[in-house]
Amino acid sequence: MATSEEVARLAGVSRATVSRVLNGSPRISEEARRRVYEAIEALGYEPDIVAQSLVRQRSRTLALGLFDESNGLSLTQLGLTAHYFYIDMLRYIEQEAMAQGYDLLLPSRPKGTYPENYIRSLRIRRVAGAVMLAVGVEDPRVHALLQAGIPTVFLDTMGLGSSAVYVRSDHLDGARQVTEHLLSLGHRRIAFLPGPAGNMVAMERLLGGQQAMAQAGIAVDPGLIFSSGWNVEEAYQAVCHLLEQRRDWTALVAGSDLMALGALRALHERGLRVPDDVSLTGFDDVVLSQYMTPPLTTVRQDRARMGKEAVQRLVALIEGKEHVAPLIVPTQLVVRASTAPVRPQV
Amino acid sequence: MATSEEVARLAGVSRATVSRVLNGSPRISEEARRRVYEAIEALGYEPDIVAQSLVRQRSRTLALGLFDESNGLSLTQLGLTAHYFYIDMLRYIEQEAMAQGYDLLLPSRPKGTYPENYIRSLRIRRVAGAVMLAVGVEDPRVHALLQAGIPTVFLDTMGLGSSAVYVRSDHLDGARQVTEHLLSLGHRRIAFLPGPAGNMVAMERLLGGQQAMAQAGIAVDPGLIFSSGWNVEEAYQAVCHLLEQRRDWTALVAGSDLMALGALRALHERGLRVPDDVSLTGFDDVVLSQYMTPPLTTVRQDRARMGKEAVQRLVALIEGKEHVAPLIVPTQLVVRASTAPVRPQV
DNA sequence: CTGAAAGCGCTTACAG
DNA sequence: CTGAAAGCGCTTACAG
Repeated sequence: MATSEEVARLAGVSRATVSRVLNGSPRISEEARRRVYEAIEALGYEPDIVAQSLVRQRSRTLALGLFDESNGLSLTQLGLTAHYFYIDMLRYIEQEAMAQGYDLLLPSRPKGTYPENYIRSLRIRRVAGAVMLAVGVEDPRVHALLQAGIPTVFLDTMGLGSSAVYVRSDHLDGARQVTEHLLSLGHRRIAFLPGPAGNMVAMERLLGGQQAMAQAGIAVDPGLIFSSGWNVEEAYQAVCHLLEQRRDWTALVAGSDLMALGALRALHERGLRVPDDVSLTGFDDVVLSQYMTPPLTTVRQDRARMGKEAVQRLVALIEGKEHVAPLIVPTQLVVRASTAPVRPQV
Repeated sequence: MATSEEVARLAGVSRATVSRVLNGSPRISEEARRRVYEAIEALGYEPDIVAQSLVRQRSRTLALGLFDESNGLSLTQLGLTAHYFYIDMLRYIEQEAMAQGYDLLLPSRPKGTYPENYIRSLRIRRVAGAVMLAVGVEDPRVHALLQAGIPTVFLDTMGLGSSAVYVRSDHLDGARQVTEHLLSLGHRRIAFLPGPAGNMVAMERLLGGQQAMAQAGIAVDPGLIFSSGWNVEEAYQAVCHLLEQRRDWTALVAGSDLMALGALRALHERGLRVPDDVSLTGFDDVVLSQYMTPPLTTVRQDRARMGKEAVQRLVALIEGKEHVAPLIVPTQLVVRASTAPVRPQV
């Protein structure tokens, strides 16, 4: 690997000049610029990123913090069905990071006491900022990041501070839309499986459903609200449980597409047909939802916009911009074949 | 952030001594060691990783190269159904990388001519090595990495050199197992949908099936071999196509679980029931396969072992070990409900 | 066993 | 406009 020293020598200038040319310094003679570029070309030179990071006191690297650390490593959780939605968002984060010239880093897990060491691990790597995806508000990193003043963008989590913003979907409105859709099909006795109890996102998705029901003058039956983890398995079991207790409902609003998949299996096992006997809806619009049998009616989250805007906001924070505003991204109902008009009472 | 300078001052020693203590140098007095550790503790010191990387001429970072660059960025492809299998393997790669104290890096995409710039981008970041997952042999990075002598481990791709090894599944044997299973159920007219034409892995999976058939004294009908991309959609279409032409087969061996999902949909649309009318098998054993309707008979790849051994081998290469051997990991048949004895001829 | 010094490859005031 | 020098925070021969 050539160094700036060699480039300077070949171009007949100093290392300072080479550096200035590369960093777009204003006062450089055309002659010098030309010679430097020729030398760079001839030597195939590219500045050492590590050396740059050291002297600039900051790398062009964004730390990726995915999911709750308490539940294990980042990528580890990517494989959990509970997180399928985020797999797809990562691509947009990567895309925009690349566009802005930032590397993405999964820092080796720090040992020892948690929040302090996490911050320190980012500091000693000189990361420019952090993208936190689907970490719970109670995750110790949230507070630590806000406190440390490390530029951070939170996805879904509502972290906010002088150096942090969030980007999230309008979960409530999405839930309202899908519930209104069911109401318009004549469903009145609707069961809800919004997600984990106490989880903010699950709560909003439930609330949206309740609002739609209220607007139609219908009260949600508390006995038809079940909570479970975000994954297939727990949703499956929750629906099995529900089915053992009651069958007097005609539609089920699941908190995610993968939960709907679990529900689908439970319904299927009991000989209930979707949408003939029960209408079923999901949330997220993961790729798979159109390959379920039947294809799933769901709510699309605009991952592309979320990922892109998240990185753009993070870069703004890194560059010291003020008043970087959080963003709520609209959601959209996607009607497929898992919902149908309620059957006339027999 | 405290520096080694401050630690040295507080401990009353030189920076050299601080460094030696931290790097486990043999000849250090107990007294010095103790004082240094006290100072480290008091200041919450941890060495600057960037500075270390610069002076050591190598970072503790592994570059992650996922999938074919020609088709876009890395994480971008993670969301493609064709790659669902790898999502799960990443976790084991991460796990072992962390265990060995390495960060994982997704380098910002280099612009310009391809193979040279890719190598350069790794060099200027001083990455210690590279994990290449599911890149095609024709991917320009493969040859460039081998040539450049950067420690590399290839997953699936059979890259091999003085500084590179590979780890892959025994695809052939897996395909043989699953085909033998179908044969033992009485199936004789078996259709194969192994994957993309010309793809090495797809070829092995087909070959395994053919071998099993041959051993049973049955020739594979060339008209029952169809190729398609690894994703749900293309598999779906290939099977639609197949169904339009012929229905004289009783089992379908798909090249992956997601392809089986596409097949399932095609079969379902034509009113064919699995496994009553057609037995169907997949490959990979992704999480979802047990949630398909019916749960899928498939071949399990040992991702845990693959990911772990891959990183261990890479670290061995980085540390200059010689004779690091490639690894073929055994595969295993997993029987679920999508296969059944062939129905007596009507 | 330990310190002073050099050096990793850059950038950036400071002069001129 | 441009160069010499200092410095980013470490590590590692070289002496002693």
